[in-house]
Amino acid sequence: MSWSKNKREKQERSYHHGNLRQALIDAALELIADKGPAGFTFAEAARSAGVSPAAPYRHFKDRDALIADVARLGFERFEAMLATAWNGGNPDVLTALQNIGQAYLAFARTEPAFYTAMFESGVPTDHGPELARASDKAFDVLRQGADALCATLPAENRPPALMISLHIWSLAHGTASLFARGDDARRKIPMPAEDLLEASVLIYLQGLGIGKDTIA
Amino acid sequence: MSWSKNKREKQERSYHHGNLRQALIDAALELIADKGPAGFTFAEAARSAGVSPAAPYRHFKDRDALIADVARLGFERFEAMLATAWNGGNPDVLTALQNIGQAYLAFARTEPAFYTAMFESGVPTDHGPELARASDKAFDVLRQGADALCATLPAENRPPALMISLHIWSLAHGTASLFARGDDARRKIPMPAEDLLEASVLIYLQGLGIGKDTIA
DNA sequence: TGTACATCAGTGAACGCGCGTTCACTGATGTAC
DNA sequence: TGTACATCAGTGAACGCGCGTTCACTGATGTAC
Repeated sequence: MSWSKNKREKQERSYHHGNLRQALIDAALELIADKGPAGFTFAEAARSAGVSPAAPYRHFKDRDALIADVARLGFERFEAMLATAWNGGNPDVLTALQNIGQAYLAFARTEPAFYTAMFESGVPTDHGPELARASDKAFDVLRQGADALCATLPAENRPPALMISLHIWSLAHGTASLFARGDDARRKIPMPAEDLLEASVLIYLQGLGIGKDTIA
Repeated sequence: MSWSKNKREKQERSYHHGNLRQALIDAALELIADKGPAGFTFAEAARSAGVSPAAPYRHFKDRDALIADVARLGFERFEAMLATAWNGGNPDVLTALQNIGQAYLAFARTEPAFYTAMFESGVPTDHGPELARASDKAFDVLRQGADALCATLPAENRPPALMISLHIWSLAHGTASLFARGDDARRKIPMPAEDLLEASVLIYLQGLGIGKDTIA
């Protein structure tokens, strides 16, 4: 979270912090990245932001509310990355779909703290309506990709688009969680996770009857 | 962990507990299941086992050592389940491979605490040589399945068996982590995770050029 | 078979620590007139 | 433009609590002879 330090340097603390909410979120991300979700404490986040331990209560109901907010922001960021990768299905559906997969891995790699907060913090997805909505919106991008893909398939005998989207989600999520995450839990394998996912998606699509050559 | 309570009831505590090590592990699993890995404390595990807070130190160096041991036991159990499912590749390779996938889901579903300790506790896989070995052995079952599968493929143009095993691992792990886990983090979808995985593996295998009909 | 002794697996009291949370408070900021 | 006042976003001291860990100890068990 590079901007957090800048913020902190730029503004030599007066009585009012000015952007404490954001500073606490940045602190939480750093702590989660360092020690996992268990290692994050409200008190240390306050300390790291340079305020008294009571100050965070002006912005978050409690510890869980902060983590849930981090998760929500993570999903929003995630959605933006996936949407950019999808790029409206350009240059073509298959490439765009592969790009979504790569974006999934890139997110897990570059934002391990967000990723952990979103998927492994113990905060259930339905913690609040905002969190649930943010999560849903992110996966709508995948769903959109599956819809577009489905449209290129012959109507008879094609699986439902929902199922295809969940398949790709599972594949990307499994690959990211096991082999691409940017923290200590990443398992070492003798090939880039990116190549692994690309190949598996390719094989999966082939199984659906789609080859690179099918669509020009 | 049904046997833990039986144990506790059967033996009315004397000065020596008799099976404290196991009791602590059971307690850890219950606490993890209830509140996630963060919610587990050494002290509460001791309390739950009915011993003084100093007693656990006779069996585990510290808190992390206990969690690591839980993870190790989890992998051993996991391996046993996968191996049983694989069943030496019987009745046929494709069915046996699907069975491995279903066993993966069944484990995530019935043993969420083990699953969490193994994959999301923050204890790195290389915490100790025993943990690493247990983890490797579990995934050797998958690797074995991929090898057998690969042997049925025409030699030209087939992907390496290692890659195939990692693909299936990713697919099963993603499906399990997102949709089949037995705790609050499970996402609700309008179909059984088991069906979802079976279909995706089927499509993937089709992409490799294997149909149910290919092998009699 | 009985006894002496070593070892093992517990006790329980104590410690320092950092946590989450509360409280009455106060400095800074924004707004109405 | 200046002033009075309401509101906001912090302070800092205090609290009770449970944690991990240590220590000298002791009851129970196993073993040698």
